[in-house]
Amino acid sequence: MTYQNIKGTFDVLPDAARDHSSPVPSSDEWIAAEAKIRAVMTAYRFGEIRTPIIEPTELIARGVGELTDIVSKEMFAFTRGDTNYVMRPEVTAPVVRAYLQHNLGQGGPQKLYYIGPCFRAERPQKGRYRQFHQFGAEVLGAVSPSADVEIISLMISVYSAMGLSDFRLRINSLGDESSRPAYKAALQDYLRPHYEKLSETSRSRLEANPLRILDTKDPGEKALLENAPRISEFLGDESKRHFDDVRQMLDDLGIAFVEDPFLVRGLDYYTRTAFELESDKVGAQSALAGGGRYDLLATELGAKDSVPAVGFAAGFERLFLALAEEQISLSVRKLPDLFFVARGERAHNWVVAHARQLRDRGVAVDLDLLERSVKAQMREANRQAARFVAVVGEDELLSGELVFRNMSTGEELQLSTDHVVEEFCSMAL
RNA sequence: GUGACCGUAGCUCAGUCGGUUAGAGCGCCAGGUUGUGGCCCUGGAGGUCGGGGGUUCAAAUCCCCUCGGUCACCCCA
Repeated sequence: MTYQNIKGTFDVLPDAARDHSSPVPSSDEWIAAEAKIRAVMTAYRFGEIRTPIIEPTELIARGVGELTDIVSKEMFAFTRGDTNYVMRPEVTAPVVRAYLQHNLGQGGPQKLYYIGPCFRAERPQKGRYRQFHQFGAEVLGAVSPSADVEIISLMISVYSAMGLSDFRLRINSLGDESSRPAYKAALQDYLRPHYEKLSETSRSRLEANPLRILDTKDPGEKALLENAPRISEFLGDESKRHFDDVRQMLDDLGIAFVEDPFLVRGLDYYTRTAFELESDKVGAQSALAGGGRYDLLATELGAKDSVPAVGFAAGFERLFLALAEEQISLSVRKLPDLFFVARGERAHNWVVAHARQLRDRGVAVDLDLLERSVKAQMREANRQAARFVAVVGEDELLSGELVFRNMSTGEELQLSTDHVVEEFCSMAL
């Protein structure tokens, strides 16, 4: 073993080369998944944005939040000269950066989607990698609850388009600047008397970021939180109406959801609507996708005017786990239309030239590159499940007739060497 | 970052109490068929037993370290 991929990363191989015992899907499956995602995004009229993999560390630190786990301990960051770079751990902050940088707000609300890798220095486990892959969408410049619903609807549509049904939408409202401070204080007041019962991490969060305590998995803390004040009781009129509207519209669309007053998200920038799509069949990482509204992020990043925005992010690795659980295969295996078997150098030259002509017309043609025996070439054609095989040797070049065998039926037919390209195209395409 | 379990051929795995030449199935290559796939038969290639150190007459096997993998915690996609 010379070198191998870095911990928490993986190679994506074509279906034919893939080790089928590996949990990593083939590139054919990735391509198929991405195509389905793009089709849904396009139908919802979202346009693709591609931002760099590396961003200024400051952008992520400010945008995602210094106190988050992502920024405090999971960034792949480095310095060159006097610039600090980070491998992006998520894409929302970069999208907002691009929106502000290019003044995209001038053109009205922007509907953007992205597909690409992200990086977090966590210990890998099922459904979690150090280089992982996200797709997501953002609506920027729209305050209306319709934008929240547009995003949630889009997200659900993607999973439905995949053929998935075993998931659950959880939603909550985290309030806004007017309601959150009061709720924070109330929660702190409630928890302080129970300080002794709190875990170490929860204790440190009590003052810095008490909302994060809400999503604890600790049974004792969960029980304690049962009687804690609920944020819904603290929502201002506007946030309350916003949340009501979102729920009403989801109902109208027939999108099922459950309210979860303990749903908070680990990133600092969320306000009002927060949601998560979860599956209970993908191991400990049950969150397939998540998102919410983040009306404060743009100003946090230095914008003069606030930019109301809402979005979701989803993990490819978890999507594939869910697909495997529901035994859904996306990949459409592309088989060769024709395998040319060549015998001898003159025949090989003929085959190379005619394979090229066919390929230029979109026919999938393969041929032997190892100067193997006819038998070995036939075996290769069979292995690849080629639809047709034609053997080309001196005899065929002299007679001007080629035999094309249908490999599944065994039927054979003759085509003239002078017109193979046209005739095969009309037959096979 | 913490914990548990696991590293033997390309893949899945066997290998007894430490014992002399490390095996099987699948896959791959070749031949049986001097130019015809799948099935069958025969043969072949392929291993620093993850790496390093130690104990021992002797280590895949025991001990230490290290690297890697898996799952979980934390947290998130």
